[in-house]
Parts: sequence; C-alpha cells; structure tokens
Amino acid sequence: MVSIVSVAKVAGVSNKTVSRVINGEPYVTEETRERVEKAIRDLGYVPNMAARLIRSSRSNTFGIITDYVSTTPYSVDIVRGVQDWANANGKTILMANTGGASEREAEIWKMFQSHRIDGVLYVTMFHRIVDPETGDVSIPTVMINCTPQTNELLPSIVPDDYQGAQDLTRYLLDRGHRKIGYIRLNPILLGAQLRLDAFRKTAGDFGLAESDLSIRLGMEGPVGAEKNYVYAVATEMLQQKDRPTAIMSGNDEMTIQIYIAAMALGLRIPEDVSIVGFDDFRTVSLALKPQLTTAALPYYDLGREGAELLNSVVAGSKAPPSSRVVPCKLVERTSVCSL
Amino acid sequence: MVSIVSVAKVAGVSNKTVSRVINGEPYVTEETRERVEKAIRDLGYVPNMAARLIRSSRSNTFGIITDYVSTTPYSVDIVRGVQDWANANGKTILMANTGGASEREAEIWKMFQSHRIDGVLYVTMFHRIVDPETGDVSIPTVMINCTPQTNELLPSIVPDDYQGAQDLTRYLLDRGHRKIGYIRLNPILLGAQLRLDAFRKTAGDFGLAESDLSIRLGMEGPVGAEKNYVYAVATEMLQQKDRPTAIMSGNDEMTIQIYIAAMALGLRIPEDVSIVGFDDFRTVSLALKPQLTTAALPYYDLGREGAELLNSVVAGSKAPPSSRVVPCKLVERTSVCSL
DNA sequence: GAAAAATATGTCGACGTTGTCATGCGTCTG
DNA sequence: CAGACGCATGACAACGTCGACATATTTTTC
Repeated sequence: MVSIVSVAKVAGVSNKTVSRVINGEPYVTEETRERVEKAIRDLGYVPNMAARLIRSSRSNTFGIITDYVSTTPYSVDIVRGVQDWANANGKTILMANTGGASEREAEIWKMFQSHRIDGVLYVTMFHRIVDPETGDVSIPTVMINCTPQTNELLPSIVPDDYQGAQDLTRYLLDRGHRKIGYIRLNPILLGAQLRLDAFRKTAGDFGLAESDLSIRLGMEGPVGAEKNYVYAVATEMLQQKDRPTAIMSGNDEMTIQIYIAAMALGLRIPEDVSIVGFDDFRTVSLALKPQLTTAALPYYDLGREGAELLNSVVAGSKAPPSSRVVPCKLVERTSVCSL
Repeated sequence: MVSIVSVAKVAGVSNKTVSRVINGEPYVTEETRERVEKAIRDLGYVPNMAARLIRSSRSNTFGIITDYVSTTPYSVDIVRGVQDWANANGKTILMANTGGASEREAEIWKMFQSHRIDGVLYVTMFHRIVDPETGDVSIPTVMINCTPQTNELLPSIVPDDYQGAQDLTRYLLDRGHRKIGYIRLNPILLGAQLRLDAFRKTAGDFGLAESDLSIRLGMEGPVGAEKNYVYAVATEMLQQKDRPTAIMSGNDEMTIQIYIAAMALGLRIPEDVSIVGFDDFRTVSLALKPQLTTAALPYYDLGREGAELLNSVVAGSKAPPSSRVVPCKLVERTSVCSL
C-alpha cells in the first residue's frame, strides 16, 4: 500500500512536508505543494485513517446503534439524516444493530470502543423509553427517537408526537367533525400514549364529551409479533348507528385496514368517513386513494440534528443534556372533508 | 486511554505476552493467562483496532455503499442480512450512501480506502444495472441486487425475479384463471422486465393467447419521482366487459391501489378478482384484507450471502466472478381464489 | 548591514499493536 | 551427561502519521 513515505520519495521531499500538504498547513512553497500533489495523484495515495487515529486519538467516526433497522422500514430516514450530516462534515459512520437482543448490545459498545469512535447515536425505530446497555463503556452519546429510563441525563432528541396529534385533532374539529373515532397504536410505544393524550385533551378542550369519542385499541403485543385488531375494530366502529364522521388512526399503516373496512361497508372516503393517519409513511400515505392526510414524523431531521448535537457534545460543549423535541408537520391531502 | 502496555505493567508481564493472551495464542501458562485476563478486566482494556490495522494491514471491515437506503424502505433487509453476518463473524460495517449522486460515489470509495477496508458491498435498493464509479480505487467488491453494466466481471448476487413471477403465474393458472391482468412496475427497474417476461412466457406456454393477457403500465419515470397510473389503470381494467379474473401486480405497494380500485367498483377480493403482488413487503402484504399472496424477495439472504461471498473473495478464493441468483419464495395468503 | 522575524523544510520520536527473533528453562533421548 | 527439543517469555522493530523541535533560507526592520 502506498504511504506518505513513498509519496515523499517520489516528490523528493521529507514525509513531514507531504503531511503538511495533505493537511493544508501553511509554510509550503506553491511549487513544492504542486510537486507533492502531483506525486499523490500519480501514486493514487490515500491517507491512512488508522494511522492518523493512533497518532491523534480522534477517529472522526460516529457509531449508530439501532434496535430494529430492518423489521420496520419506518425510520430508515433517521439513518439517512445522520449519513447526510456525516458526509457533509467529513465523518464516518459505523453501523450496528442489536435486533433487540441486549446481550448483543454490550458487544457492540465494546466494538465501538475498540474503534475508538468519538460518539454514539443510540437510535430506536419507535419512539420509546429505553436504557442503553453500555456495559461500563462510556462514550459521548445522543439518543434519537427515544428517552433514557433512568435519569442518566443523556441528551435525547425525539419527535413531538403530542403536538402532531393535537394539530391533527384540531384539523378535524375545525372541519366540523364532532364524533371522532380513534384507533390506538400499540401501547408499548411511547408515541402511542402521547398521541392519544393529545387527542383526548384537544377534543375535551374543544368541548366534546367522552361519549363523542370512540377510542379503541388497534394493536398490542411485542414489537414484531403484535396482534392486530384494526380491521375488526374499524368495521365495528363504522357499523355503530351513531358512527363517527372521522377516524384518527395511530399510524398510517393501520389506515390501510381502515380504508378497506370502510369500503367493504360501502362507505366512501372522505364523503362518508374522513380518515387521518400519523407518520407520513409515504409508501402508504401516497398509495391510498384518496391520498392520506397525516402528520409527518420528522425522522430525517431527527437524524441530522442528532448528529449535529452529538458533534457539539463531543467537541465538549457543556450544554446541559436536555431533551430536544422536533415538531411533526401536518401534511394535508384529500382524505378529510368538511362537514 | 488504557493500552496493552498498562495492562502488561499491572499484570507484571511483557506487552507481547498480553498480546498473546488477547489473541489466544499458545505458549502461555494458565496462571499467566489468568493474571493478564484479570488485569484486562480490572482496567477495562479494549484492543485498539486502528493500531492492529496498521500493524497487520487487515481491517476486518466491510463497507456498504447504497444508492437510496432511505427513500425506499424496501430493501433495508439487505443491510440487516449483512450486519447479522458481520456480527457473527467479527467484522465491522462502514456505511455510506450516495443518494443517487455519482460525484459522491467517488468520494465514498476514497473514504473507504482511507479506512483500508477489506471489501465493498455495492447495494442498490432496486434490482437494476449499474456501473460503480470507483474513481480508480480498487477494492474487492460484490454487487448486491444489481449487475454491472460493463462486463467488468464483478461478482453479483441478485433475486430471481423471473422464477418468482413464473411461480406466481403458474399459481394463478393452476387455480383456473385464464384471463389475467398485469400491471407493470416502473420499466427502469431490471426486475420489471424479468417479471413481465416470465409472466408472458409462462402464460404462453400454458396456452393462453396474448388477448387473454391484459398488460398495462402502472408507473414510470425516475426513481423517487415516478408517475403513478395504477389506480386509473386498475379501474379501467376492471371495467372491461371481459375483465380479468386475476390481476398480477408489479409489486406489493401497487396492490394497495388495485384493492381500492376493485372495492370502489363493488368487487370482492378474491371472489370477484384475485390479486397477487410481488416483494412480500410486509407492511403492505399483511395489512391488506384479505392478506396478499405474493412472492418474497429474498433480501435478507441477499445481504447475508453477499457478505459471505465478499468474504471468500477477500480471502482470495479464485472462484470466477459469477452472478448468483437467489430464488423468490411464493408466500400463499388469501387474495386468490380457485375458479 | 547586522539582528530579528518570518518562512520553508527536515529529523526524530511516539501512538498501540504484533511479527521476528532471541533467551531461558525444563525434559527427553541415547 | 551432552545435545536436542518443547515450552514460556521477553526485547525490539515496524506499520503510517503527525507533533515537537531543529535547522536553513529568505525577508523585514532599524
């Protein structure tokens, strides 16, 4: 492999001078610089990060540790956000996922440490409460899409599920809906509770009675093996004689079943029932006809800002580890009508 | 940072002996080994991969370079397959994605080289033909889900779209369907052509005339900004007086619109129309009612086997760079009825 | 025009690890 | 009991890079 030494030999300078050119340090004649750069090009020299790291003990690398990248195609955008930031800032990304197994988690932290990474982004694929199992490895960490259980005060950055659901509820109320059904997400997920709370509170503040709200559980059970009642629940809800004029769904994926249930009963969307989702999972929200009005989870921004935040932590900013909350934008499409 | 030297000091041995213990080399007394292991535990020592790398010039790291991890939640399973393999075999994964920009691609190859990674997995999110822009960086490479344009003879590993579509078509024919509609995937994707070819050939071999087949384009245009005709095309197809008894869809995502189109026309699935998809994109195929019969893209296996293959290439196996094809398994659910 | 300052380049060692070779000691062989 | 062998350990150099410091050359300053 071609090293700094071979470049130096070809350019007829010392290796230190080559190092200076590579790192853009001052005190190199234009002429020398050009000769060195030519040698670098000719030889196809690429600096060796590993050597740089043992010298300077800064790896310029972040690690991402995730639970279920895969079983859930939802939140890949978080990873993309991180990668784009990394790319723009000359950082490298090391990736690992636990598949939910906590014994693997400790291994991964060890692996990260063996690469002397500068910081860790701890990403969960659903908004939830967790406890990183670092196995006494301590590396600057930012949590994305999750908050720590014990108050170990790791900074975290999460979507504002509450505000998103609030906006969606108001949106329906503003359009005259007074009987609203709600099909709940798996209660395991933190977002589920926040969204439901916002729905209840907003509807209540507006003056709706609890009896105007038809709240039902759509899913439950462990992530990846949950029981799904959505179709049955939606069918039942829509067969009530005093049926809701709008249904709010725990997430977009569940709306597929709500759409089908409604259509099977001969109801038109949105004329007979309005439907809103949550997440803006575009594979679904754009494929449905009419297209789905929903609240977009700011996954990409979560990733980007998380990386940014981690960077400032690594750089030693003493900002108290706080929980940042990123708003969910309401995306208006055509699945809701005004009454 | 605690290094091998500090461990040696505490254990009262030379650093080489510590190295021997770490690497499980022979010729260390049981007693010495224990003393060293204790010191390692006490100090929380973790070997420094970077140092190991400059010594041995083997990084035990693979890079993954992808085009659109993100915009498409489809193929994250490939990445999961790779990661699981890596985890089981003590390799580390460096990730980068181009977002489709080829100027970024060259940068990424350079970055990979600067980390002296052992090999690259070049992954595309759709089965297609590409040309890696390595920018004269040469690292052992395996292509996953894509095949090289120029015959540079990089080994590749791809799903068997042809066989999958063949199985699906036979499945319909076996159940008595003789008028079959086909809504095509974006022709940009290699899989689109293969799937269509298999459909045509299999139906033809069975004795169906071209007039029994109703083949229509469902999508076209650049990835991420395609035009989508599926709903309109499906509606039209199902309104023909001699309408097909079954529709085969380019992929699962498109079936959402086919379902809705059918239901809007008052048709029941599968009694009035049978529908099959492709991919087994479970967010969709399991959410639909009735659940979708489809062919599963072997993404996880693609990742796993791709990593395996790369490993053997890196190890210097002289196996001629061939294209391996992994079968798509038919997943039978309830969206098809027998006539 | 001599001293001081600025610029340009080089020498050397250190980072943490492992490969090579050397050494010391006990045991076996004939 | 001498030589050969096997085992356990250590000394030292080298990998590629860069920081600290030294030296050489040019420019500025009074």
